[in-house]
Amino acid sequence: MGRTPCCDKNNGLKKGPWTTEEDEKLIHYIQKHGYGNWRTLPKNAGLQRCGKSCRLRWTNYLRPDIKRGRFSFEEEETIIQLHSVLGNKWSTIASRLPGRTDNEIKNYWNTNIRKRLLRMGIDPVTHSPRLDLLDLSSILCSSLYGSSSSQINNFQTLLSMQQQQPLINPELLKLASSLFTTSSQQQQQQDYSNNQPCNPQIQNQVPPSHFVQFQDQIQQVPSTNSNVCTSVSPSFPNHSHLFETNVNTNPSNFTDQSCYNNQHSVPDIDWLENNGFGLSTFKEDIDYTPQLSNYNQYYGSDYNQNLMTHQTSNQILSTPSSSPTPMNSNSTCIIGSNTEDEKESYDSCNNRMKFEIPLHILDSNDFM
DNA sequence: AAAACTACCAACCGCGCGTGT
DNA sequence: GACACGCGCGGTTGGTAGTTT
Repeated sequence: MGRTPCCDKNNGLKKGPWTTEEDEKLIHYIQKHGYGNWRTLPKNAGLQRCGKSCRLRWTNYLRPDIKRGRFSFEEEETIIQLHSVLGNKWSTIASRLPGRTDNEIKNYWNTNIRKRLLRMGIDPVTHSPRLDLLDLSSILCSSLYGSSSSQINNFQTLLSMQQQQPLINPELLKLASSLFTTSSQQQQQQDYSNNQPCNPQIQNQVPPSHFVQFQDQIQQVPSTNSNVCTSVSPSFPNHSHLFETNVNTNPSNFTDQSCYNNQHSVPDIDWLENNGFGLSTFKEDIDYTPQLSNYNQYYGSDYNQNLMTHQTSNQILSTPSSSPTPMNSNSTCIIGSNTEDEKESYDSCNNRMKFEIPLHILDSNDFM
């Protein structure tokens, strides 16, 4: 037996855009009686609408606390960060943005942010670079099935060329370099992956607990290929190119699996907050500070200017350049020569990876 | 000026979950 | 446990406004 429809399609109920009169009726009724029991509400309010339509109209448009107008810089930033963790959990994202509805955020994502990411060559679902835009197939194969010396040499040549004259999106190159990890690291990662949800999208939504745990593992594994070390944080493999990750938290704090949302296998923000890991705390402990270079691509130079003005603001989530902390080596990448320099400080390591974004790879639309 | 195209967003639809019986 | 119901969520559609050709 199927579900009974919320509203009979043949009983003359009105559909389509709401009129001012209908809006007024709905507002007046809710102000007087409150909302609840949406099924009977339209009849009581004298509306020829189904309850579902009334609820939607109220929650998405008529509610007094609805915020109208363009999304602010902070709001957009929050949406991107939350989406990278939660995926299409629009209602959850909306709950973190006062005055914004899930529908509004969803629309904004689909019409603005998503397209911008696509233009940048970033998969808006996984937040990872779209490798189909770059011929890295051989690199990927070698990373997965073992690298031949010639392949390594070719890749090193590519890196060398890139340093002299940037040819491709440095973030894509960074990802490629990260895939050039040693087999032992691959094995470690494989072992780790076996404990992850099967859904690759869900894998991108693993809470930081796994990240911290794996950090501990990987620190113990010396790279046999000294030219290239991994920069991909295992638990956020597809986000590390967007957010430098400073981990200062106690790993044990995140090992409780109850931090997952049972329904969706994503981090449960309520759980995090109830256990002292609200997003604000999150920001303090784990700094998902997007790399400036990435946001250069997101928003152009104005964005960086914007970042500077937000450095001191007290926001729920991290602002891209708000972290004065040097980047942690665990999430950064060393690409350089075979010299003792490889052992130099994290800062030097970071500097090597901080390519200036060549203007020719930026879409002018990214500045819009 | 008009047609074609694009962007935006309100609204609809189907499904799944929680709850009560 | 099975079923009915109410509700909310996420994906999609369709209308409209703006822009380009």
